[in-house]
Amino acid sequence: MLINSTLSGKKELLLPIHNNRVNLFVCGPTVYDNSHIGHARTYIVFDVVARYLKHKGYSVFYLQNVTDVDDKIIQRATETDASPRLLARKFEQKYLEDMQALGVTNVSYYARASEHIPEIINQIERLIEKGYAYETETGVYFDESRFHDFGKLSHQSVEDLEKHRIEPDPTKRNPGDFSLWKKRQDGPEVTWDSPWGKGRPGWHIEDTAITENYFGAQYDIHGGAMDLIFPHHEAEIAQMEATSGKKPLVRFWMHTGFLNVNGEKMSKSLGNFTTIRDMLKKFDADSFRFFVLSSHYRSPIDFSEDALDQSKKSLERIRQAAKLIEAEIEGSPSTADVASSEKEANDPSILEARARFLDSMENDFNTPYALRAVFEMVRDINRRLNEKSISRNALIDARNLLDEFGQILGIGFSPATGSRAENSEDKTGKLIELLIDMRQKLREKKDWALADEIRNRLTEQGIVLEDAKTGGGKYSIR
RNA sequence: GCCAAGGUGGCGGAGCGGCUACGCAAAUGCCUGCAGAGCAUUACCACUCCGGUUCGAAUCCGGACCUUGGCUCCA
Repeated sequence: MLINSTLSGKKELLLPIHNNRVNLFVCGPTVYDNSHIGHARTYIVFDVVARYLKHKGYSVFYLQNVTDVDDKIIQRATETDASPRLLARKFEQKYLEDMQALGVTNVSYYARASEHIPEIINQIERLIEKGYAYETETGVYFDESRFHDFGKLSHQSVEDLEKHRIEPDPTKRNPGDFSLWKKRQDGPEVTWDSPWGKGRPGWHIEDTAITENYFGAQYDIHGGAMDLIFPHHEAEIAQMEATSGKKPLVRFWMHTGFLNVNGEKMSKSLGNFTTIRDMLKKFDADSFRFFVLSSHYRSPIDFSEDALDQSKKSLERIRQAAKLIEAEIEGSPSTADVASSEKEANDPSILEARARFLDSMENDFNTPYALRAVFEMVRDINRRLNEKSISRNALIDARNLLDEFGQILGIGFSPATGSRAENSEDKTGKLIELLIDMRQKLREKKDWALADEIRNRLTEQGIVLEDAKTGGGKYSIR
């Protein structure tokens, strides 16, 4: 399959370093606050990347770091008079809950920075030995002038990078040198002993220490959002390629586009963010996943409630078709053709839908194009259901295919809500069903006046009835 | 200033040399006691601008313009 590489700017063929194994690393959160839906976009995208690679038969190890030692955590802890460690744990827990709620379930291992301090120190020592890093009164820095590939990922020259907005630490040799170890003591929980005295790691070093520990000096895919290209990922390349002498650090750098609001990047510093929790109060996770996957992962997307509403409706279309398919399968009792349903799918239209979907995913995870295949299949099935020109076998194949698609995208396409059986757990549900049954008897007697009155008065109570042809029907509580 | 990503129908959003997606919204029809929901069909021939290459360009090559982002906090 083809994956776009930020390094080359081109799509390249995925050939894993270790046979069938794909090592995937994605930059995780800095746990000092609730995550917002911009983060959610990135993590949903890489969840689908992992799902698809697994579906292809690769053994995927998906590693994610958790930055639990950081200036912002310390700052927030100081402001709120909290312990930095407990603050980090609290937001890490909330992050994991958010991911669970979004169906982001394919991370194999979360690695905390604070639990990899020995690996970090070890890597810094090797960088100093090789002459790529030096110590000053304030810390240990990477000497950018020694690493000639610096800037290759962000396509900038070292001279371009001389410009800076933040006043550099005066002890550094070059303004572009970045911190590996900070000689700071901000409290016992965020201070460790090192050959350079007490302190804590710089921002970039944890990722390469962690990936080297689990993957070695080189691995297959590194993901993150575009804002990490510089300086973060550039620094990772410098650190690891300098340490190991092996290039490239990763085969594929994959970067997701931003989630914008009114054309502006959503970010904590701008204050225009919606947390995942708040979003999920208004929309279900599947609608949000659908919204995210409706655009290509590298394109910017503009978040709005209208856009989410539209995604919800689009998803409903697929689910509605799944309902019709299911009802038709249930409704047509097993006949002679059931025996042959064991066979592989052979309906040409369904085979084509599957091929198109998978081809789209093969081409740099083109989920919008893959969704097109889903819609085209849905329309075709609907039409044939109307014409009663589809076999039970084909319907079963279609159902299975929708399940397969749903599995890859992490979206439930199968009908799940609002059925009478599910709502009949409680007494209210039973009472409503009783009314529906009574009303159905009235309808059979063609007592439309009374039947309509029952429906209207239930609607007033927020209970919306949807009659079905055969009677019964469904209801939903608003 | 340098680097990057974009600019496509009413809206969202693919395509990236010919077959001009897909979805939402719209119109018509079907279904229905009615309503809702649903389904089908149809219409919409759109690609920021200016040059060029080509039999043919949204797509390739020049050159503008605009938007957003990065340039040591960021998914």
